[in-house]
Amino acid sequence: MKLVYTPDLKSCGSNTVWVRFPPAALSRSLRNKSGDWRNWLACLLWEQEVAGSNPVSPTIFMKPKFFKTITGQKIPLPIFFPDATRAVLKTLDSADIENTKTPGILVNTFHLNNFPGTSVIKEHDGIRNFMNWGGGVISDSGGFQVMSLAKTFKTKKSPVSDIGVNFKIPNTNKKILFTPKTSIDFQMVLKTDMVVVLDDFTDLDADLNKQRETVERTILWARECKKLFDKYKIKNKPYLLGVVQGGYNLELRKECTERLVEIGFDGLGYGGWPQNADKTFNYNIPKIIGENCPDNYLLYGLGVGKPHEIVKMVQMGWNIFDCVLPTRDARHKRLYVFNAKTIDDIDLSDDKFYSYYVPDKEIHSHDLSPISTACDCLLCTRYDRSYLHHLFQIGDMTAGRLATIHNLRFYSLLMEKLRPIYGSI
RNA sequence: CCAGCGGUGACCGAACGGUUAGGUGACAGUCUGUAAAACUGUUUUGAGCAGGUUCGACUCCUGCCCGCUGGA
Repeated sequence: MKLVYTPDLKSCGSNTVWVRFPPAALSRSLRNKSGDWRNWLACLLWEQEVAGSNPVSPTIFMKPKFFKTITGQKIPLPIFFPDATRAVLKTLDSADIENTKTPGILVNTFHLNNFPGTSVIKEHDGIRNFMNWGGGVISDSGGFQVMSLAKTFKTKKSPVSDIGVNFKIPNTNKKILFTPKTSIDFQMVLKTDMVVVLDDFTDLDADLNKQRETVERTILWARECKKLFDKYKIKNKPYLLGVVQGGYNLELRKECTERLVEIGFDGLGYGGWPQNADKTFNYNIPKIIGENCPDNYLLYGLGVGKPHEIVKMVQMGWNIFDCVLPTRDARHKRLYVFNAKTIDDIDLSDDKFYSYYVPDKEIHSHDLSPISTACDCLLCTRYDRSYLHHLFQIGDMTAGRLATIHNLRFYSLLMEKLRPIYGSI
């Protein structure tokens, strides 16, 4: 028996078992059987074949799930949207993004509310026209900035209260009060496909009282955001995402999940820091969130993650991701490459399916081979290692652009490989 | 040929009569809802050559070599 990972159904021969990922609920129940549910399913099908029963039972065949944009597009899940925080994917323009087969992007409410502000976006009737971007768009609420900006610039008094957050915008004297209403209203101006509620969080290892405080505030704001969101009576409404907080504490995470579900959203996000203090990824939290929310919910790992982390979370039923890693790493001279020789040979069940490539090492200065043969991006199809080495050495911006294009194609390929869902024919 | 200026680690480049900056490069790391094309380590005790003065010279003096500039 052969398992084929392909998004193209037509390419599957009649003797091939091809497999689709089940929706979250099925994924969860399969996973509970034993370790990797993919292996479990493979074993099941194999046993059926050996026993002489029809191994091509269509029972596990599931309809693919889609992320629907307000413009009517249907993007198959799971998806990874890179971060265009300030309405630009650093070093790229919208045409470049499109060419990497990236289906959508994430923009940031807080940063765009500061610059350029409401009026210009309104004149464009939303962020899509402003950027001339045709794909999907999710707007982050600004909750992360509560943590990374307000809390890292330590002030005597906490900038966060139940009303909202007092920000002093970095490098300016401008001060603003950022509230759930500011966030929702501006996200509606942005006209994105998914609106994220404003949340509050702290370090994962903060004490329980502190964690509980941020959870309470997160729920308070979520309820407020939901109420404000419901007031908008428009035709193509975006998704509304609640964000689960609670640090390491699984009970708190569970409680937060349940109380958010009670309020009612289209999906839930894994908020806070996805890693433990020792930098290892914390899978227990997405597990408990997934187990405690309805099956039809979209599950969004905010700021997740490294390629292997995404693979694991997809297996757990999570289907939306965003992260700065591919774009930032590209500028910082870290490229992601599949270990396979060709795109067809990419095997995500292998734990070490990718590695890093550091382009500015001297060893590459005379290497005439492409960065990766398992990639069809602009960089890999048109230039070789010595040229990229040269571009990074002289510090030319083109190096950042080509590297970013490559890393984005790596992530879009990764998601393509994850997309086929378990089933059988 | 004469005069002036100069010669500092793989490269660039300061200061200083006593414990020699810094940068680049090289090597090894970090980055997870982006104040980051950033940051953190590690890396050669190195002064054109030969002498001299001095307790002590990369620093002051002499000669030679080399380079640049100007003059014959």
